[in-house]
Amino acid sequence: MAEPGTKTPRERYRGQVRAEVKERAWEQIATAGASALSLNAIAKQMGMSGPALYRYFAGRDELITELIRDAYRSLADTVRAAYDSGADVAGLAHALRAWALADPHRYFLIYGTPVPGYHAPDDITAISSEIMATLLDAYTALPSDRPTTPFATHLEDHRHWAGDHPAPSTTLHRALTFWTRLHGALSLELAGHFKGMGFDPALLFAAELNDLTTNMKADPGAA
Amino acid sequence: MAEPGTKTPRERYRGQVRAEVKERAWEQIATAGASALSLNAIAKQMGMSGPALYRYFAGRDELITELIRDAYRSLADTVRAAYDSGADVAGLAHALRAWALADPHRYFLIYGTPVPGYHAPDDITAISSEIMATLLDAYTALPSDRPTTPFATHLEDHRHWAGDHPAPSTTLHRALTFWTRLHGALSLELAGHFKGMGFDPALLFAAELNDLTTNMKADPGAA
DNA sequence: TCGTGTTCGTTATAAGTTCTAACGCGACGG
DNA sequence: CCGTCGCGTTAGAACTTATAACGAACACGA
Repeated sequence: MAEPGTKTPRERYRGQVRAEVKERAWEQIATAGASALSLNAIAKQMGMSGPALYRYFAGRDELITELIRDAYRSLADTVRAAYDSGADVAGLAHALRAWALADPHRYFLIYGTPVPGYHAPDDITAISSEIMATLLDAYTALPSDRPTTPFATHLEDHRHWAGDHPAPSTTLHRALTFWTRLHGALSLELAGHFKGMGFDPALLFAAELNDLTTNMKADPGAA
Repeated sequence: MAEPGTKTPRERYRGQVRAEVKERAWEQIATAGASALSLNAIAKQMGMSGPALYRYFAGRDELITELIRDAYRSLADTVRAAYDSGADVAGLAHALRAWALADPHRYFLIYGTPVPGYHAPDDITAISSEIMATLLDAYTALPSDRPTTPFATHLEDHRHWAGDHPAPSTTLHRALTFWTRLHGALSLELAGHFKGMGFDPALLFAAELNDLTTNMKADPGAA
């Protein structure tokens, strides 16, 4: 029985093949999209024929799930690394955008059109919580004079997704808003919906980010 | 030669079949997603076998393009109808959300993960402009005391996508922000990313909408 | 009323896909 | 050194999109 650290030659080989399969899969996704991912084509590319890959992945779904997991992991690590090296909320936003622009398909694998039957395993939702936790950490360091909101009071009763993070519910609201707004600007940019409109998507992103990090007061005159 | 109004029996029949095919396609998309759309299955469902559908659609791509066009048309009409019946910006937002919730797959067909090779025909981008024009109309009726933004001045030089709409560039910015923020909240909700978090997505949407319609002043203390 | 020609639906076929099953070779490990 | 486990193969089933060729039904003009 091998210790957890060392692996048997077979395990090493298996790991290498799995890694190469995933690498080819990413290339294929980058050029043809996730829906056109073909196990057959990957096998041929690697010099082996068809069903050999089923020794390494139970099927197309498992491969894609693995890719999604890797994508989440990569995003969580990127965000965390930015935070650990001293980045503030804005720094996190720029890290997110850079990560997304580096490989749009990887972003859409996480935040794109959901597959009807598919349900993410628990460990993937756990990674998602990691990202949220980092965001809450960053927002905790950012002082705010924003007034509390009805939604924030609603979150008071529904904050279990934040784990045991001590951030006040207004911070929860801000983090959630960070997520939805930047995803909105980013996903439309990556999907090409701004193509032909002429303006610079980076400036739109920057404008949204500015709203997210600038302290504002609600106009008392408004209802 | 038939006048433009009346159609030959063959054209009527052709139109009926095309319509039924699209109807079945929508059902199939609603249950299995757009990627699982099968011409063969639709044909069988309609009592005819396989390649018969190629008399009506050049292929899978043309059918999907047609569905995308219909989806855009439906959204543009919905938004326009809301505006014409006196809805303000908030009314438009609620119409948008209701439309999206009524058939999430239809929403994702427009705003979901882009197909790598696919480029939308010009008439589809024209419908997109229609939606934007309606939004600009609604925002024009909404008075604003918001300060101008760097992005708004940038839009000053890139406003050709607004056609000849007389709205000031700050309004262009507000309309664009309406789009990206509501899309952000809506798409994450529809994709199920809020599942298990417990809070009510409608309240998050309402909070974003409130920010989009409430007059605010930037805190002078911020850089 | 009777051709004529367009259009439609069929079957057959090609080239793909995922995935299972059965078989043999080779290497790893006791 | 030898058994067993793992890997890769080919064969095949059940799908898919899409094209080709054939026959029948229908609309339309003479």
